[in-house]
Amino acid sequence: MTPPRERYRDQLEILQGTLDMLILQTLQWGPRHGYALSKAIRTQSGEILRVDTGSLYPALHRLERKGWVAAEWKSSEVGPRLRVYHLTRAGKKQLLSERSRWARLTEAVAGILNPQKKESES
Amino acid sequence: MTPPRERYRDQLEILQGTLDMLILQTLQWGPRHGYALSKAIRTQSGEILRVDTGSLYPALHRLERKGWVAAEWKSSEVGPRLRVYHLTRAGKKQLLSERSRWARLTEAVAGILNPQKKESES
DNA sequence: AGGTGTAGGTAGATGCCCTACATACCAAAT
DNA sequence: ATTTGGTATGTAGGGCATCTACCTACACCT
Repeated sequence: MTPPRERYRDQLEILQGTLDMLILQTLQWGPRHGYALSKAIRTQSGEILRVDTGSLYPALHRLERKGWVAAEWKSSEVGPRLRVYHLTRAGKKQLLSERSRWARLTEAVAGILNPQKKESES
Repeated sequence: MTPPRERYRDQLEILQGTLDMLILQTLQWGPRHGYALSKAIRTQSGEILRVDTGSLYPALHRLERKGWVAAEWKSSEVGPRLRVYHLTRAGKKQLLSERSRWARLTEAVAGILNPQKKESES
């Protein structure tokens, strides 16, 4: 048994290229550590968007490398250590840019999905 | 000089995973050949979504392999030969499925981008 | 003869996201 | 007491869609 790698990518949970924006946006509400971030995204999206750890942590490292987030270790006296991320100034700018790209693209896709044939009737 | 592969993927034109849906949707208006398809998508999206041939033709072959579109060669007496694609029954079903996934995901993303904090006020 | 637009196509690279696995700590259940 | 389960961070390897860059071929115009 144990179907080997069945059903990969039939239905991706997250649209490729949007995870960074989701993380940046969530961090704008305030600093958070990775695990809390993933739960926030899951909750705020109504349990639709589920971020796997194998996507989350590489994404955070990526964002850190690009200077859009910064992080500090916080060794809480109870429980495992936390790495708390916060938006940088560049990150806020990037978030705006990605939001506008998202708006542009979803509008464009909507233009395909629900076309209106008339160019008159402003 | 000749900067080797500069600026790849700073801003993708098309969200990964949506091209198939765009093609299927466009084919629902009627059979088209590849090149016309790419122009239709470009036009209908207000010049936002630009489909490169290196994405388009592999996508069409992919869709054909999956049985969502079918095609015939049409050797027009004037100009180069055309490969005209049309939606299959399975393709129409697939289109509905991808549209619903798109709606679900964009709603979820909107939930992140524009959150409302109250759960009262049904 | 060369340029432009139409039309179809491939090769190679990039890199995001996924599955699967690993570690470590802690609390509660058996 | 040990096992389960939740929290928390992480890596390894793979799939695959899209992009850049290139190719052929035909027709028309200059």
